[in-house]
Amino acid sequence: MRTLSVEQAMKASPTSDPVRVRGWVRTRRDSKAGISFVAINDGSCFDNFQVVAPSSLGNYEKEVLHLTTGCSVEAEGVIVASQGGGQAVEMQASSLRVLGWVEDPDTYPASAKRHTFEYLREVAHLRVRTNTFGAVARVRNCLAQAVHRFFHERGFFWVHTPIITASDCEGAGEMFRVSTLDLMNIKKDANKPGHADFADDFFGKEAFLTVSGQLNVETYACALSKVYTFGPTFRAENSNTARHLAEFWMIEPEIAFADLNDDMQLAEEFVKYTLRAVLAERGDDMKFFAERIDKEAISRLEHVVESGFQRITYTDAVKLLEDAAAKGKKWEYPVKWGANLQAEHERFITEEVFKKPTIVTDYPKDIKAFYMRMNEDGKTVRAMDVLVPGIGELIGGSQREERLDHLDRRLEEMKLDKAAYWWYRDLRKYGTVPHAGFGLGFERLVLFVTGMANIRDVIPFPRTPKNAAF
RNA sequence: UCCCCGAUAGCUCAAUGGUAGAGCGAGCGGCUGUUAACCGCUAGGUUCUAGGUUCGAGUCCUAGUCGGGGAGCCA
Repeated sequence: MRTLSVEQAMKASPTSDPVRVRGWVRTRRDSKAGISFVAINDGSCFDNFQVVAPSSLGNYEKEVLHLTTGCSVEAEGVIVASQGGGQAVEMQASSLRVLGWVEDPDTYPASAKRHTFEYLREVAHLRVRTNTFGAVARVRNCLAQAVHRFFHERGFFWVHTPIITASDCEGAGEMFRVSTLDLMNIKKDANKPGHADFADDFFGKEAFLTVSGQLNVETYACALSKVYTFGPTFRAENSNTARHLAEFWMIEPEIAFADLNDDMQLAEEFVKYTLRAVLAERGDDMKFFAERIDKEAISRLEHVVESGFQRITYTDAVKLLEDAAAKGKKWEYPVKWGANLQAEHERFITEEVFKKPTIVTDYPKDIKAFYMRMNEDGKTVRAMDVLVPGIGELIGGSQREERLDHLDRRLEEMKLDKAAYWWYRDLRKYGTVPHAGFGLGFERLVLFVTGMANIRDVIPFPRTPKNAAF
């Protein structure tokens, strides 16, 4: 007997050959005409498959009539055209075996009623059985597959940059320490009072979880030309927002022989490609998001795919914001050249002015990282942020400073230890090339695509300050 | 980390300082090729934790924990 996934069964044509379907019960409806309708779902697609269980089944009274949401079952029977209106086909069951009961239906956390996402986070091991989290999981997978396909089709190589890093040159972000030292009994460094002696630690020096694979992947770009990373990233920042995680997945392409324009074009093509993939492959889940989560879930993606990304320099963006203020727009934070754009400013630009993803370029050097390429004006750098409606910053990228003398000047200005960057500086000594890249927070892409409101609900087991459950 | 708000039945929420309720879910029954099913009955509570005020605290005060909204940091 063939075993079909729910997805396959939904698409099967009526046949006289019995088949087998397995899954978890979503709902059971009884008819005194002597049948029960059992909707089962195995996660293979959004929809449930209707199994029609006649009272002639040997276990009908004892088992079928007691099935509740969450029970696991194995049904066998023929696929027939459905007499009801909710589905094209259904199974006329000749057997419905219960694999696992729900011990106490009264307290089953994912019962057949509406639950808040906040509550479901507390039962993250079961929330994926709900419509919403099943859909998120499938869309997330679709996006991840599309990421690799996009790069593979364009000749990029996936580079596995390290998770653990002993280099202290990854920049500003707070890092998680990786250590095997006994925290109850720390040996102090004789030469640095108040500091631990890391000579005895596993790596013989301080080590951390990576906050970015960029510096490492630049080395591969300067040999393989087109590369990207896609892996977990860690930030120990005490960020408590719907857009931040302590552990998240980041995609970081890096291209050699390329400038910021190439970088922006790559970013735009990349985002559009992944959106197209979701629209093409996950229509069932996207329909659900549009109906229940965010009315514009589908139309927003179609709009982005069809229209270009807006491009504007930081300087022009500041002018635009100042003009808006002159026309009566009230800013909680004043707009001033040289200062970071506030969330309210970014939202205004992307949600109210352009109403589409917007790339802001050429930021003042003092609010950006040391490795970004200096412009001719000596004041701005070749940086870009891709801002999207509803999310804010989806992508941050730049053309990298490939000129050693310029790079050294920036390291000195920012009081960074040049020696620590010896291998990064080597790239500029030995056959340096213009290159560029960006970082995209994968969960923010999932947020944007699904219309979900909180980043904790688009990753299976979110890690945030004070929360590493499951 | 800062500002604001919240925590009561399995879940979502009510309850003037004075006997803690409803809807959903669950159990039982009725009805029906059902599909957010519908109708009836039943069960279900350490009101987040620790102190305090009061004759009396779910309600007021203090501290803490956790959650939400906004901000910062960023992806």
